[in-house]
Amino acid sequence: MTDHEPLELERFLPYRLSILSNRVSQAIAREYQERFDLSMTEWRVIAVLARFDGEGLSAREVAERTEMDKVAVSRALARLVTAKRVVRRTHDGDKRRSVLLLSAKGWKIHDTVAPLAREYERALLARLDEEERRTLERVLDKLAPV
Amino acid sequence: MTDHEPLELERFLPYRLSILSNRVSQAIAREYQERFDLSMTEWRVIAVLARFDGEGLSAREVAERTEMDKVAVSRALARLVTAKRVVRRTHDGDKRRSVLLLSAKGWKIHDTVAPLAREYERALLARLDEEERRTLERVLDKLAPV
DNA sequence: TAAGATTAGTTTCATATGAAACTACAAGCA
DNA sequence: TGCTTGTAGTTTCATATGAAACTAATCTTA
Repeated sequence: MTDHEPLELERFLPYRLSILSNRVSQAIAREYQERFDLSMTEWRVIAVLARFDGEGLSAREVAERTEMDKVAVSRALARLVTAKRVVRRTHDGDKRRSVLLLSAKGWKIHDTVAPLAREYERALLARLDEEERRTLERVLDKLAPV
Repeated sequence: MTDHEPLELERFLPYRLSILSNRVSQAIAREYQERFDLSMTEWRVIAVLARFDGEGLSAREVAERTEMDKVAVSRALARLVTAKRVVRRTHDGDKRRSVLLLSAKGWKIHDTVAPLAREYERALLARLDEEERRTLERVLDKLAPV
């Protein structure tokens, strides 16, 4: 029989990252999905608009900062604007650009979901000791620029 | 102005995992997608069938070992069987169950893609020092049971 | 052993996704 | 100014996905 050197999927880093990432994301997403009928894309848009509050980001800037596809952002924004969670104006000097801001409704969602998310992250990290957390941080930074 | 405690998305562990995982998976997937018209799901099925060679896994077992949806596996198998990359028989004692084996074609793909995948992983891990690799290993195990 | 409960696998249906085409506007330049 | 090129954002289209319904076979138990 030939030597096929099978890949051990469950030890393979990209695979493990994929499984872990899906589980972790799903765990939080389920929560806000149910409570607010909010997709992950929409939540990320809200998070970024909250973070850069007052700057009136454009859709393109939101896409950059969320690392999401501009189509995905466009669709998420369409829903968020319809639900009056985000206010969309047009940029003064450039009529192509939109100017995006969270509405009171949007802020309310943010202020509910953000603590949930942080708490979930805290619980995850609590499984690690101080040194592991520091190293994880470093490792993620080193691996990031794929 | 109220204190909204915005979430720093780019420091948020679930988000970072998601971005990293997508990039890493995409990087390898692009390669076998182009060369073999093989989806990630299909590749995972092949990897598992190679790994448990000779055991004649059923579709359900493949789904378990890849942690994928049974629908996804069913569809991946349909394509793989059509392309004659996988041979599907029926289980002797249980006519519901399928018995799945890689064909010569399937093995050929495996034997090309597996080294590519391993090399990619190696290159990724080469960015880390020995201690970081050990810790990453441990951390992934600790975080896994979400 | 016949009826109901389970299991393996597929199909359907509704939604998610991304690439490419498109629309509207802006900028560069002859 | 008019023409070309570039950019912001949306729409279209083809494919991917997952939940739930479905089919066929097996198991359970009265």
